[in-house]
Amino acid sequence: MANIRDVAKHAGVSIATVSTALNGTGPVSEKTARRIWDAVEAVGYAPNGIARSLRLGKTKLIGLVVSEITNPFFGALTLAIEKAAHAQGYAVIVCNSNEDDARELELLDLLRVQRVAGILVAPSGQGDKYRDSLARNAGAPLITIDRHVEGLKRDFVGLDNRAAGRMITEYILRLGHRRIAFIGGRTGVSTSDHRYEGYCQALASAGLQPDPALCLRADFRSETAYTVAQPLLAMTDRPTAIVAANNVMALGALQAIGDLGFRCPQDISVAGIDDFPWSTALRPRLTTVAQPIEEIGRAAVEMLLEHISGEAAAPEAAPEAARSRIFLPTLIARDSCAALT
Amino acid sequence: MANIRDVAKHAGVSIATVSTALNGTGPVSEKTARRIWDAVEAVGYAPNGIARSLRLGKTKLIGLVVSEITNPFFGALTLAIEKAAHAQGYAVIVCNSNEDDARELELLDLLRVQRVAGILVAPSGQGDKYRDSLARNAGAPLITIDRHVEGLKRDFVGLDNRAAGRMITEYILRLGHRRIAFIGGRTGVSTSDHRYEGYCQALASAGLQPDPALCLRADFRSETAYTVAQPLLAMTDRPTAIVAANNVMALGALQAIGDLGFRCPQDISVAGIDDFPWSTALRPRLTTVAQPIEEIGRAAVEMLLEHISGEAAAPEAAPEAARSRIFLPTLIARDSCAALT
DNA sequence: AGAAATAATCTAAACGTTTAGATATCCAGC
DNA sequence: GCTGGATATCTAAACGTTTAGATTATTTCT
Repeated sequence: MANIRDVAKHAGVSIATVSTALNGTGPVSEKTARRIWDAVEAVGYAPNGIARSLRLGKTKLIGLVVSEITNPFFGALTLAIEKAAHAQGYAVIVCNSNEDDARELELLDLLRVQRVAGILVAPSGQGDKYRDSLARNAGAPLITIDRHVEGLKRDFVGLDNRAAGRMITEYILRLGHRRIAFIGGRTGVSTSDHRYEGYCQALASAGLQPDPALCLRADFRSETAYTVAQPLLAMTDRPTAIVAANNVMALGALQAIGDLGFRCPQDISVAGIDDFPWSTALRPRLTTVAQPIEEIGRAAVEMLLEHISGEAAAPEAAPEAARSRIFLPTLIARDSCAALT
Repeated sequence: MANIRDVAKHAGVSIATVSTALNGTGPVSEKTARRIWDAVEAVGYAPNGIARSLRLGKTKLIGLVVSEITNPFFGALTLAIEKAAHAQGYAVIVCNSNEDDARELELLDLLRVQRVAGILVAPSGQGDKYRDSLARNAGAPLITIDRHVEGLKRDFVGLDNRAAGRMITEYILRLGHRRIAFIGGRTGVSTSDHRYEGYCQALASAGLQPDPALCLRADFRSETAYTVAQPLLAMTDRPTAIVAANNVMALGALQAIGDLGFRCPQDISVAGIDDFPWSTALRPRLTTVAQPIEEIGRAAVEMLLEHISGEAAAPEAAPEAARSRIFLPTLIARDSCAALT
């Protein structure tokens, strides 16, 4: 593949001149410039980003680690991030940790070797050891998205998950429900924990206690939610509504309801958190609280680029300066929750 | 960030020795090796992939261009590809062309600048000009996935889409339907065109002609399918079944059916192509033909790596040697298609 | 003990850029 | 015809690796 030397030779100038001409980083006479561009065309030159990165000491790559890219939420988030990054001339290396913290740390190593300019990660681990590994990851600025890890001094962009849990639960309470089940994700993951807290807060405001028998845990996946929902539905005093801590778990619950011969929302109401892109196509149309995914993605990239360009203080320098950008969810009432008559 | 020189200094050896020790590419005495590894630990060294790539003249990056990453099919495909690539030590740069061919060519340029080792692309353009731009993309081996572009001498991995269209249509015919509508994607895109051909073949085998009034075009998106399905359902001699050329368009059709007060499958049957990860959670459970996505992703990476390692002939050298790996779909009969009584 | 063979380590160049600083070219003003 | 100041171009070093080939240390054999 042609390099800058070939262009220089073809145009009869030095490589320095080619570089300045192509990057517009200094004065080049009209006619040499033209000769150079012609030469570029003639030899089929495309600059070598690798060499440039080495010389400049920085790449135009952003690493993104999500826990489950087939989840529509992460799909949409990936899209938003990719879009925002490209607008700034950055490409995105997408990695899937599959909810596995060891795998995630491996991926971070990989990104470190690639010398990405910055890293966006939806963390899937927990515990002190894990937090330290995350914090130790030097080299590139790293900010967490979607899931907040307690005590980690890094910037964070995500949703107010307590508000999300509260909003959806309050809505269901307003419909007259009192026995409301909760299907959470993995304990220790902020999205799940905070949504659960919100659920409890809403119950408390209504003078209710969460019933442990109605508070279940799955692992964010549809199949698991399906499995845990079945005994729930087999109870004699089964709940009249189910809140699922994410979108695909709501689908799992919905499936269990159908398979056990119940109807939603007539027999039991279901609500999820995180909207689906095509949620209006489902029957019943799922009632959820939606995240402003596009904005979250944009904000994450924006924040990361501030660190990359050095505008923001490095968190290891000023640990207390770690910032958060928390977005508010919006309730979307559709058909899957009915008023209790 | 620490470099190989720091390690060498710390261990009291030359950088050449560090390199050979770390890569195991030559003999290093037991005790220097230990000193070197200790030094790596001490200075916190991670090799600079950029410098290595420059020296070696090749990267460990694969570029992936999909047309719509939020489509669950592409989400799952991305996952499979990412998995297979990581297993071989490659990272994946994911790009979203948004069904826009100009954007796609830009992205290919970007990947070219990054000097990716190879490129997988689900092409979204058509026409001679487009095909030539794709073919001209030199530098890295490129193979097309999912969508085949006619006349392009590149390897291809994807589904037998004619078989898919045929299978699903034959199934519906077997259920007794005769007025079967087809909602396609963009004309000129092989997945849509071939599925349509399969639909026609199945009709022909049953002695039927495709009715132009029942053959509609959308653009692979749910909303558009919803829009075009509405007039279809308003017809007095409306079809008794709808085949959608992909999964999300099937959902769009389903939504239109619901919104117009019909029931699926009692009033009208619907079938899609491409399965959903959580399709069993939908009501009615969608009847589809499914692709072996995992295998397709694996095969694509495998094929690409053969080109990268030089085992496979470069298509520009032996244009006639362009290979195809075509997978067969499997019919999954669920609840969204009912027998016509 | 000395030569020969082997094992371990080193020096230096190369990959393709960018850029600081040197040099050459041009023109205006005297 | 010079000087001085732009303006345009060039030379050479640097980024952090890998690796061919040279050199040195160690062992083995006679």
